[in-house]
Parts: sequence; C-alpha cells; structure tokens
Amino acid sequence: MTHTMNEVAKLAKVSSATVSRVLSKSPYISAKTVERVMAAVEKLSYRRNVHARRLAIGKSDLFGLVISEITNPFFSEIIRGFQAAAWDRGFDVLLLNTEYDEKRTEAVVQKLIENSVRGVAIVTSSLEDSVIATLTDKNIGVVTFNPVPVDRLVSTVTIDYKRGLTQAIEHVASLGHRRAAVIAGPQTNRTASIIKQALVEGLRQRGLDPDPVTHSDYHVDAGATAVQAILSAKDAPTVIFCGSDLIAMGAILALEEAGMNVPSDVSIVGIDDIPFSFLIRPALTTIRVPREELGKISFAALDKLLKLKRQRGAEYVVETELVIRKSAAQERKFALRQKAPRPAR
Amino acid sequence: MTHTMNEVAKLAKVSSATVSRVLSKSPYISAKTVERVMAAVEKLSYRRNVHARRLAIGKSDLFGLVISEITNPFFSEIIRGFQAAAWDRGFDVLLLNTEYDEKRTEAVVQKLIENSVRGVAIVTSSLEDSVIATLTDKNIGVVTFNPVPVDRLVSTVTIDYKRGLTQAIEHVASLGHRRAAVIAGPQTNRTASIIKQALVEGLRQRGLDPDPVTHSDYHVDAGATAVQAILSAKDAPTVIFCGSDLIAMGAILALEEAGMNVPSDVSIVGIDDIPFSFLIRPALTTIRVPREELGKISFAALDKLLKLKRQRGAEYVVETELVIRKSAAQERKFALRQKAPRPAR
DNA sequence: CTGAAAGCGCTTACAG
DNA sequence: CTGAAAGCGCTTACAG
Repeated sequence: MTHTMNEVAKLAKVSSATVSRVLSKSPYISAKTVERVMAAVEKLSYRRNVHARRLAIGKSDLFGLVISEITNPFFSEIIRGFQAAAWDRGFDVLLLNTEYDEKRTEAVVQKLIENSVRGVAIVTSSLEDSVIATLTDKNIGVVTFNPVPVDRLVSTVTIDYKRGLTQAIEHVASLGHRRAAVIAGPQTNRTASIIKQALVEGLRQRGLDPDPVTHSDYHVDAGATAVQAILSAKDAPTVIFCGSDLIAMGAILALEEAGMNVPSDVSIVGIDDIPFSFLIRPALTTIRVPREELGKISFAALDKLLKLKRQRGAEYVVETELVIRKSAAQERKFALRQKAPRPAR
Repeated sequence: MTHTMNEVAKLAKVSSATVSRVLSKSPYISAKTVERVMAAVEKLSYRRNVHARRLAIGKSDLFGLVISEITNPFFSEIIRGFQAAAWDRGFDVLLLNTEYDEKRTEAVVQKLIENSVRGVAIVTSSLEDSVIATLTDKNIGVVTFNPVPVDRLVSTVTIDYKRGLTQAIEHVASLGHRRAAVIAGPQTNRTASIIKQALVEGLRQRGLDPDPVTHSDYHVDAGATAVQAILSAKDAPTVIFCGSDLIAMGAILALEEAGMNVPSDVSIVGIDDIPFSFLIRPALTTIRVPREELGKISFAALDKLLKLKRQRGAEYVVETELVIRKSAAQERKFALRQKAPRPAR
C-alpha cells in the first residue's frame, strides 16, 4: 500500500541514503543509479513521507498566509495570487485567519511556528508587529503589509494609495465639486489611517478641505450609518470619499433611502474595486487595488528573502489606479453602442 | 529556544513517556505527576513538535477542504463555517483548490494523502468520484456534495434545491407569469444538471413548460451571452430562472443593455444568494443556499464519521429557501412610506 | 559516487 | 501509575 524508502532502496539495489539523495536531486549521483532508483520509485508509486521528512530537515514545504477574514472579498484574490505563486514553486499554503480575535491571533502565530512554515505573508494589521521578531527568530521569513522597517528576513509590501487618490481627487475637482467629506476606515486600523491622511492632505492641497472626516467599520451597514451623520450637516458635501468599497456601498444605500440621487446630488468614491463592484448601481467610482498581484508579489518577496539569507529584506510598492464607472445614463448609451456584455471582473 | 519533550521530562523529573502521556491526556497518571509536568511545560513554554508527532502516530491534526476556486464567492462562507468548526475541535484546515485543472486536481489528492489529513470535505464536483476510494483506502474520511452512495468513511451532504425552487415557481406563477425560460449551469456540472431537472420538472407541473432551456458557465459574462440568445426568440419569456446568481447578474446586465426593464419586462430568479447579492439593482430574487451552515455540517459529518468508524456514513440534507427581493417599483412605494425613497435607476 | 549509522522528537506496547 | 526501549521514515555528516 504505502511504501517506504527502504523498499524502494531494496528494489533498486541501493541504500536508502542513495534513494534520498536521488529524490533530493543531490549532485554526484551516477546517471545509472538515478535511473534505477527512479524506475523503482515509479514502479511502487512511491512518495516520500512528508512528516518524516519535515522532522528530519526541521522545516516544511509550507508557507503561511495570514488574513483577517475569509469572507471579506478583499482577500480572495490575494489568496489566489499567493497560492498560485506558491504552487508554481512546489509549495503549499497554510491559510490562517485571525477573525479579529486576539486569542485566535495568538494561536495563529503558534500554528505558523509549529508547522515550521518557511515564510509567512501577513496581510492583516490585526497581527502586532511584535510577532515579526518571534517568527524571524525561528528563521521564518516574513512579508508584511504593515510599514515596518525591513530587516533580516523581513520585507514589506506597500500599497501606494497616493497615485490613485490623486487621480480621484483631480477627477472630482475637474467635475466641479467644491465640498468634500471623508468616511475613513476604522480609527484603529493602520491602513485606514494611512489612507485617511493621504486623502485629507490631497484634498486640502486641491483646495477641497474635507468636512467632516469620520470613521466607519469596513462593513456595509457601518457605511450607511456614517453617511447619515454627514447628511444631517447644513453644508452637505457634494462628494464623499469612502475608505473602502464596502463603506461606499453602505453610503450609496443610505443615500438612496434618504431620497438623494447618486451621483447627481452626491458623488461617492470607493477604494478597492472589490469583485463585482462593477455591478453596483448607481455605478461606483473607485480606486483599484491590484489584489492578485499583491498575492503574487508577496510570495515572490518571501521566496527571494529566503534565497538571499545574508541580505536584508526589501520594500515593494504596488500602485493603485482610479477606476471611473459610468453613471447609469452614460452607461446605457455606451452599452447600446457596444452591445457586448461586460467581463466578469 | 525550542525545547524538546526530554527537557520537560528532566525538569519535571519524570520520563519523556510520562510527559507524552500527560500531554495526550491519557488516564492513569497521578494528579501529582500531571501537576509537575504541566508546571514544567508552562515554564519552558513547551509545545510538542507536530512533525515528530505526526510521524509517530501516522496521522495529522489536519482536515482537508477541497474547493474549485477561491475567488468564487460561493465558497467563502463554506470555508468559514468549516474552518470555524474544525478550529473549535482543535483541528487545522488544509485548503486546496482544483481551479478546474486536471493536473492540479491530481496533485490535490496527493497533498491530502501526503499530509495524512484525517478527513476531507469535497465541495466541488471537479473531483471524480473515483478518488473517494483512493482516500478511504488510506483511512481518510470523506464528505462529498456529490450524490454517491454512503459507505464506510463516506458521508454525503445534499443541498435540497426542490424546496426553494418550488417556492420560487409558486411565487412567479402567482404573479401571473406564463412563459418561463431556464439558463442552467454548465452542462457537465452535476449540481447544475440536478438543479436543471428539478426546475424543468417543477415548472412543467405548474403548467409553465420552460422554453428555451439553455446552459451557461458560472460567470457573469456567460450569463449575459446566454440571455441574448433567449431574447431573440419570438415568444420571449417573461421570467428567466438562472442556475446561479452570477448567471442571473449577467442576465440582468444584458437585459439592461438591451433596453429591457427588469422585472417589469422580464423577471429574473437566481440561485445562491451570494454575498452582496442584496446590493444588485434591480433587486435580485434568488434561492438561498445556507453556505456557512454547509461548511459546519460538513465538518460535523466528518467528525462523526471518524468517531464511529465501524458504521457507515450518513446522508445529510440542507434545505434552500426563496428570498424575495423587492422590485424597484415596489421598493419605491415601500421607501416612500418609510420616508426613504429613491429607486436604483 | 555510495553505504552504515546516528539523529530528528515524538508515541506506545511491554514490563513492572 | 511509570520507565526503558523500540519504532515512525526520513536526512546527512562521516568514512570510504
């Protein structure tokens, strides 16, 4: 049924050490031996026992990917990119989610160590920076989206929101908007506050001092609640920048319910371009974050980090980009000319 | 840094065998010994080496979850339910996706075996039934959504679409629809053809013989293409049942682009109630598949299967349910009363 | 280029 | 209730 290396060795008339060497593609093995061993391997459909192997060499063929919640559509394409890249190089992915739960987060770090992952990409800021050292001490490479200093075994991937934001601000300004507001992500979230800062700064420079600047969870209903507060102000804004597409969706829904017309009364700008965001009506203008690419780059960064152990990590930057979706009316006209369905993503 | 069981044993002044027994909660250990050992474990922050453990006992603390594609929103809540349930019982999840690629699918099965998962839930029909035996031969429990006979180590989870479909058919019939059409999922997909059959049968029984009955991939653009063919017929249907929400979305988009009004010209019914489907405008009526529950049940089924090894598996059935979303017009009225008017378009 | 042997860190009959 | 020892299936200096 399940064969061992010894059985292969016997069949090939060599020692198990030789079989091991052949399978690990060590040099200095005669072509003849390789051939005999591989024939035996083939014949028995032999596969090495990974547990024994991991025990012997002290590491696994696993890479960790830590996210906060699997149901957040923001992550799915990152996972896909990371997994595909890992797969290409023959590695498996241990997917761990913190669910924003502290206890669970601790356990996640333990799992990573226990499973002797070679490296881990941390795609959530719900993991404290302090765990990075815990991991690198165990010789585990780390790639994080948090803005920490690069170090031995630590690289960072940064999403440059500025470019997309600047494009977006320029766009709304050129449309004549004069009063802007901001609904940023959660106050405690680092990425959220980076985006917020960039937004506020950018708007000010363009003479669009945003008011108010509020916060919201990354959930649709929170976005809805947040927008209601904004509407009650006397000098209501004509454009609202939202910290994520989910917040933007909530805002759109709440505006609809309040009898406002989007975008003619109030324009909404989101961030992320999450899957299916193109289906939202009224059309959602948003800033695209290239997620599959983020996943791929994260793995590539880890791979490089582990290959060049002597050096320290690097900083990778991924750019964002404004996506202008047509208003319903424009779209209808557009569609008539195109008479073609839109792509899935 | 990383301690071994021997070090713990030394500190507790017992043998490593005893430490092992304490950690495995074997009975027949004196309370005193347990205390001493646990104190030593605590002091050293000791954790067992999982690789050594897996090698020694021949199995892992992993369960496999096989899906077809991570970016399909249909799966994310299943993953979540499964992972949460596994986590509760102290197990980890190895998430594997076939990406509909044959080679990759083979590799997935290998991975499951190599990692000595205790059980696996197969939530995709892109895995042949024949692999089930391959897995059970290795003593790996299998839960599948495919309609195979239950067996030793094999349980099935079935989604009962009939209930939701019957409700949906009754609903559209009561609204006065007389001409129905069907855009089923891919012809080669087993689930798709089960749904198709149930639909066609149910419609006929209600005197709504569907015409045409076509097929489409589970993608938005495919749905759009499919609906165009239907529209070109002379006796165009007034209601179209779609094999998934994604297909339904594509249909809605294509109808919009063709200048049709949904639902006053044509009604659309989807299946799944995927995340954020409530955001679609015009509102999408759909049949809800309780996905997180599916994930939880799948794990529970595996857990039970492995506990009662002597017996054979069981068949679990999960019911679906019609979700009626308000049409734009209805919504308008509804909203007016609520002092929150504003239809989507 | 290849083999004998020690070692990776656990678990578990066996014996007491 | 507890320990000595064999065994799980690999890898890798060491020696040749």
